Amino acid sequence: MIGLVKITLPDGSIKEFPRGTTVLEVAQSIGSRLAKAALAGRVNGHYVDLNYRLEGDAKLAIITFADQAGKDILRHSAAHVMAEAVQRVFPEAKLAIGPAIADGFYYDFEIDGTFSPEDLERIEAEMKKIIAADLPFERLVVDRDKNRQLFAKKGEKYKVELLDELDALAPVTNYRHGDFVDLCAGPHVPSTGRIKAFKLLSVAGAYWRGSEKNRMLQRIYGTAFEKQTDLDAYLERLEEAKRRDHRRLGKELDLFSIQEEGPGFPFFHPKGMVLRNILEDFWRAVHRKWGYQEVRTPIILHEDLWKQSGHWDHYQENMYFTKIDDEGYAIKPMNCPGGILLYKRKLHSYRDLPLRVAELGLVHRHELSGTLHGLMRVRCFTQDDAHLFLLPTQVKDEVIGVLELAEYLYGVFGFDYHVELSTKPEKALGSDADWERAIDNLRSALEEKGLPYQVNEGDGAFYGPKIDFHLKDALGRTWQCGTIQLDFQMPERFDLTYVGEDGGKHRPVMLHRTIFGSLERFIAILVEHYAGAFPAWLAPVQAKVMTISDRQVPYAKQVFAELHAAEVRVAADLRPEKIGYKIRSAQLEQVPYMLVIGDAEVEKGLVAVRHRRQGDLGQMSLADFQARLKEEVHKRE
RNA sequence: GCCACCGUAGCUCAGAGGUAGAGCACCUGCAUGGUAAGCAGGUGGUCAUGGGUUCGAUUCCCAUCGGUGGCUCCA
Repeated sequence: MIGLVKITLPDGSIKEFPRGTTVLEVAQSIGSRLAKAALAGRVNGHYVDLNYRLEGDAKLAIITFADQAGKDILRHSAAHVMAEAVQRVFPEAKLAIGPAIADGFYYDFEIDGTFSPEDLERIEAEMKKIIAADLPFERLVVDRDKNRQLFAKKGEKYKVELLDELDALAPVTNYRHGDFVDLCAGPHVPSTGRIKAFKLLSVAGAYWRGSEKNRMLQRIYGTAFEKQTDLDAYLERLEEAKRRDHRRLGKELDLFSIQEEGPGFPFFHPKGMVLRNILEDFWRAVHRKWGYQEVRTPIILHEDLWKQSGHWDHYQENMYFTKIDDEGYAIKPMNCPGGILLYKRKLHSYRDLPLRVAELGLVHRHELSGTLHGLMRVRCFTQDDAHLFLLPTQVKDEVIGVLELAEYLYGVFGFDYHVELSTKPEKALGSDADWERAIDNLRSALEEKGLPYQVNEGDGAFYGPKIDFHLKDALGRTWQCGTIQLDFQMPERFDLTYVGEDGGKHRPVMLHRTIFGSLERFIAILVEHYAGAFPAWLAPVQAKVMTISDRQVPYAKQVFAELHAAEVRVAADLRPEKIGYKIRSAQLEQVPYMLVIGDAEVEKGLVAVRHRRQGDLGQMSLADFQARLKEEVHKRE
């Protein structure tokens, strides 16, 4: 029927409206509360403004702040408001880009000098004025050439550059609120007044287009919410994340430290070493079960090896070098060349493959000083590496095997992760055809496992493409941990062979992989994941014996000795302090169990058990306590 | 490496152009107390390092080193 359009809503219902009805009007017809909450619409998968007119049959969703898209739209609108505020305070500031990001937004500016914290306050004050004025956001379809002239006249060189790169066929749009116009695809919230709660968070330098060859711009980060209470909750969440920060907990729990004398070279304290050794023992047991052998290769090897491997040409700026008897040596940044020398020590039959060789290998890499970050990013770390030497026909199954091993190991710790597939970088060894073949191998393994993944173009290692596992820290930043790298290059460069069924020499395929990634980074993630309260199987101290008064010290020593002999990680607090004081201090150390001993326990030959979360569990025999702990450790809870 | 900010006791932080303070921790004494801080006293700092300005700097300026948040990079 002419004059009416059929609109399909997300619940599947279909309603008819006069042609030209706006998204907002549809929202109003559904309900006044929805109309009030509406920020934008999604029409046939495209996001549009609320005043978008529906000219044909369409699928429509009303977008509110509850949707991620709604958050993005509100925050992107806040970025526009901030850009105007910046130009009011700094008329000479040039605009670059200002997108919404995970929990907020940023905008990049070119200015002479930098923004100070006081500048941020002035900018916030201007933003409040713009928001109070409740200026409507207006979408303007403009002529490409005229628009180019407009921005060129204003000296907005970054906008001109962006404009020149837009799809030549797509319409060009600007968005305006008040006197401020920005090149933008939109959509936006209806008016500036919708940005009820916002805060500017920090200033940082950022290269134009992310390339260090370009000029460094000034980036202001901020965030915006629909309600002040949500903003407050978000800021509180940031504070909570700071309390979980592994650098803070590492210090408080006395796990590790980084000293001025060794930037990026961590020290592990006794308690940190307990944790680390448990992880290594566990890792070894799992790898034995999964058919791996273990080796160890030297940290320093002759530079000729690194020339042959390609690291000399492709990785030199990350490597440390030394001289021994006037010969040049390198400190290994990766374990593979050493592993390859071991492979070459003897002939291999096709019957021996797949060969899975693991190594907890200490590598040193010169990372840029500005990137160092607690245990997450260091300059020496132990990779839980392994090299798999394979028949070409074994590649997919072995990749799947590693994917399953990763799934199992991360599952033990309850980690969430996402997977990325990285393709050929600019600096790469080997032909495009080899790379295509390698990428296909990885992709088909991922698809056979049904693992969702995103593609990271150009981010592979120089010798091959890779699958990466990314885990989240307390602040939601992701860190690459596990990696699976397919390598057709090293076997070629080192002339690796196996003897085939036909008695001839053939080329194996090599798979490099880690699961933890590095012990250091993995421990950092663990600390943040558990907020320092390690489950009993990982806790550096599992139980702490504490006395009510000095009378119980001899008995407490017996309890301690018995647990110690049973290989429980036990400590004792026999100080002449009140029990509340000792408990508090054990709680702060996140010790899972406190064994309180007073006269009553001595008399009956029991211990009073307190759990760090469940509190007082009452008296029990030491044997019962041990059984309980053993069970908990066994289940890895 | 680049941009911004920061660097005072073991930790968390105050402070001021005239050569330093709190709380916790640690030590000592009193108290022997039953499930998250008992009381009192005490030890402890070349105020990151090196220059400069100044009669005088830890405080102001510069540089270096280290840290934090980003950018680039990466396990």
